[in-house]
Amino acid sequence: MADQEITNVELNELKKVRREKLQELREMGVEPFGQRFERTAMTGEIHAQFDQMEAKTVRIAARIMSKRRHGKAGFADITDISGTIQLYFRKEDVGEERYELFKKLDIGDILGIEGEVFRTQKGEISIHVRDFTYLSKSLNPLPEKWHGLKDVELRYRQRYVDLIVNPEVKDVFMKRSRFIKEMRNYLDNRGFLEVETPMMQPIAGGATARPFITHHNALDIDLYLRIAPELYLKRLIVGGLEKVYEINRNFRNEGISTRHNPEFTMLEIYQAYGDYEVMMELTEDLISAVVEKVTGSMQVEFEGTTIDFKPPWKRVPMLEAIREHTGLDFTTILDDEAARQAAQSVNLEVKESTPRGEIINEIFETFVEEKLVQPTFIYGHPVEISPLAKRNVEHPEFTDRFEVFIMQREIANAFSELNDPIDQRERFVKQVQKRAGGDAEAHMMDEDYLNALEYGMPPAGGLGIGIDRLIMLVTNSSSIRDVILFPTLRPKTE
RNA sequence: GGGCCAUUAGCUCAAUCAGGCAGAGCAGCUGACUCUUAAUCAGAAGGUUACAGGUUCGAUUCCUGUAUGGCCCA
Repeated sequence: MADQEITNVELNELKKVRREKLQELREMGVEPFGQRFERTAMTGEIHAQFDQMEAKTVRIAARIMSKRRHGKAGFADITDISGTIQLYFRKEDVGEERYELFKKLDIGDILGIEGEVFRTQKGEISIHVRDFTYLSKSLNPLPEKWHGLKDVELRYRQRYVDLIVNPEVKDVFMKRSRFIKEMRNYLDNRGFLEVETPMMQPIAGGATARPFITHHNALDIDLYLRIAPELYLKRLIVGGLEKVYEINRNFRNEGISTRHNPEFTMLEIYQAYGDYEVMMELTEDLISAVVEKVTGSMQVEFEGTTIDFKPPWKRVPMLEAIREHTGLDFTTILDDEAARQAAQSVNLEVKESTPRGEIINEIFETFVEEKLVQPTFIYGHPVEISPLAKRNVEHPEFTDRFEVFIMQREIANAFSELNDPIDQRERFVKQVQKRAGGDAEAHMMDEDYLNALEYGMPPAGGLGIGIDRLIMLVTNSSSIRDVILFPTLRPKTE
């Protein structure tokens, strides 16, 4: 098999040399792919607790990242998940045979090490190696030690290499993990129940987006990958679970950009007997608390701007934000025709059939979003673009809904949940008409969801937070691909 | 979907403007060196210039198409 592979695969010089070394190791009776190795220390621990560990014998396991040879002695830097430490090899100490093995070591090889902790004459905390064993021979050469791997395509396609050679990448994903863990902690501590609802849904509801379609063979039905868990989570509110959340993937069949990946992670939260104002307080408290816990501060640097997450956040009605940034006052622009003229006055093209509520939204997206830098609640969205939100009591053409914007990005979306099944049916009907008119993103009719509402859903506040975008902010990442381990790419065809 | 840009050694980059032998650093190889740390020194090697065409005496360079990626726009 191995021989066949070597003849079949075109190997460059570097790979050939490594395979030859592998062969030589076996001829020397050394197994290049070792067994489990019991560690007694981590590299980070040795640095942190040097005073207690000096002169003690430790066993560590790690990957060689660089190597410096000096005749009958030499150094190597090795990295485990906790950090990097220098190894010191001396022919006198490890013996002729082991020293020959040391000379053969390649950058990328994974070793089990036994030796004493000490400090070199130049002051570097190191391990004086007494013995070592091969845990894995590396057959592919790693990218350059100084510049790392820069080619973004390779970094995303071969994230494993990116993680090996670019330490800051590891930091981003460790921070991401801590962030999500702290969100769970926060919610669990407040009595929310984490649940899992279908990823494969017969009706893709809960958001305005195109779904992916897949097929179940045994049932012989098409299923959609979910675009949101919303309608299932609210069925659980009907069922009396009262406070639920789900943190998981959504799938939307749309373009890819620095802010969009086809699969992305959302946190959705529902609280019975609450409303959107309760959700506002939850949003700013949850996000600011978790940001502080993970970064140590409520102020975060992002692309040269300091974002201040400290509550309370600004709360601005959507119409007021529009008036501030465009001069248009929609409290006096009351019908579709007047709204179209208002759009024209700011050089925004809208279709003849576009209703006032959608025009308000388009004006907001075009002229206001880009102005919102610090965390800001924008509330009071038109009912036309909010088919699952409860109407405002005084202004029924608007809803009790808000979105959070930070650094021109939509980070969260929430509302008082519509629990009137008759109004909900009418909203669905309007959406279905839009679908029939060619809008592939409009909502589908969901009879079972209406059936659930007809049993009675308590008033509730619901909230969705885009986790990837939030992680971008706290890790100062300019592309969503930098916070997703394996972002969607077109497969490379040979 | 549209516009702009990129693709050169395993990696990071030159050479492209104005067509004329494709270079360097790191990594690797050979040798020297027992406290180096981007180790140092000496030597030899490493290329389908993304792919397919075209123009030309001659193409990494100019033109067309394709692929992948990036940025911006929708």
